[in-house]
Amino acid sequence: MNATDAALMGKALGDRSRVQIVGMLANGEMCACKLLERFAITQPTLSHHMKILCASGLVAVRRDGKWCHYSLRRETLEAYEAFLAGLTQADNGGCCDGR
Amino acid sequence: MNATDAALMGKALGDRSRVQIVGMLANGEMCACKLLERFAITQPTLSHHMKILCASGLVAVRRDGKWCHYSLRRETLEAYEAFLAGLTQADNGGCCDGR
DNA sequence: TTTTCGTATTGACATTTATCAATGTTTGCT
DNA sequence: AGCAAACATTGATAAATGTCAATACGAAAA
Repeated sequence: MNATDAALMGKALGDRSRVQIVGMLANGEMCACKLLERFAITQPTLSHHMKILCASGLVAVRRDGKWCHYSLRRETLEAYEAFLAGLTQADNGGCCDGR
Repeated sequence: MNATDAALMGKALGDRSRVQIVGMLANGEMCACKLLERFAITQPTLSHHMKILCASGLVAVRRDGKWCHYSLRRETLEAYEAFLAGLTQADNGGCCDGR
């Protein structure tokens, strides 16, 4: 992961609702309608957030008939955590692209 | 740290230049003029980024005469890492506010 | 006391973002 | 076929964001 990818992760996690959605998905797969019940947002807005989370690689979708089951992709979140941990190291090279 | 704070961290780290700045500061204090040398942005833009990083708590400033020395606040970054690690846990409560 | 240097602020602008209402699409049921 | 449910897409709008040129501010130097 480089600085560009990390910035995309930051953007994906730069919204309160999306942070909460990621937290909920840590408990297991959840369909959009269940997620929607827990937020004071409309269905199109949730759909928009899910699109961003999927595009970032933080969330995966499994379609089952009419339902969309979303799940957390821990690998991606852990990769971002690892990147941040590496940033703290003094030997990160100053610039984190191209590594 | 709750979801609202985490979203602010995400926003602060949601820009490529700011991610790179944080990486550079991991090597130690750096003054604004040194940072400016390494980016293709103007001085006001850098100043704007530094303001956001300071407001987020990720960076501290030390003023010395005309110079501003910026440094990484590892505690803040580590608190964010800890929050993300906690999100991965299934027992995070679904919603991460109020913890 | 001017002048210069390092940094911050202001104002402007284009782009992105979050949000909703309305509509479209696909699937399952009757 | 017709209808309802789950989700996506479109279009619109207000707010936030990144960026720069111009200007202001504070400290040091001349």
